[in-house]
Amino acid sequence: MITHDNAYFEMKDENITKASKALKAMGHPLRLKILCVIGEQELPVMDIVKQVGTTQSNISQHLDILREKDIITSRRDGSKILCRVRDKNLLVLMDAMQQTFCAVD
Amino acid sequence: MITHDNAYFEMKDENITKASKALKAMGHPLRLKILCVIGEQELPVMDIVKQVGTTQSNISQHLDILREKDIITSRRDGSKILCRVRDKNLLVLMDAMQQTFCAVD
DNA sequence: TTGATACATAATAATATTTTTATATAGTGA
DNA sequence: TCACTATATAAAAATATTATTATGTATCAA
Repeated sequence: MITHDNAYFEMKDENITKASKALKAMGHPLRLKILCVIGEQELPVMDIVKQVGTTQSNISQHLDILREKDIITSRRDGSKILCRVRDKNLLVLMDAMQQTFCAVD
Repeated sequence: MITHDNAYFEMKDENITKASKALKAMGHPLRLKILCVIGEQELPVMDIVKQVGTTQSNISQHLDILREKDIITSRRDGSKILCRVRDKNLLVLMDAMQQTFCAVD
């Protein structure tokens, strides 16, 4: 449940650090698009490449960044690497972003 | 109401751009801390400087960035400039972040 | 074992961000 | 006006990020 009754947001510096790293990782148009494309699925890298639309190398490097920051995980399945968003909470966050930035108003 | 029944997140490129800019703006530890410190309040720059803890110049430049990206607004009140978070939705987003990154589990 | 597909890595050049230091401007009260 | 407080701006150095190009490695199927 999301509640908020303080005037300010209490966050320990440690959490500020964690959160800002995650936001930074999501704060790049290609990486955000990657996350949107993956959503709740588990997708091979090449599918991501095709849907996002840049070079395979570029996607691979951005996936690395998302992995380093613990935003996504991946596992090998045969010749493919399947990627998915690590944390259900991040999907919630993305929902909130959709509400915020894709407002229908 | 937040709902999510697609496997992926549909976001127009235009919204991806907007959202990633906002995330990028929030994705710096000092700027995120600034936002947490402000919260729902309206705070003079010097209060922010004191609570965040870096130079006045540095804060001023980060505030500029937050203003440029439409994350905060500010108005003059006598000799002070009062800052606040522009959009209620952003506070919701910050709540979601708090849930995500400050999990009590 | 060869060739094809899927993905990763390295190096580098271009560009952007961040912090610092110094200085400028605006308001306020004496 | 003067000194003081609050805030902004400029310039430069340090550092980080990004895209590109080329190449490397793993898997698979024939």
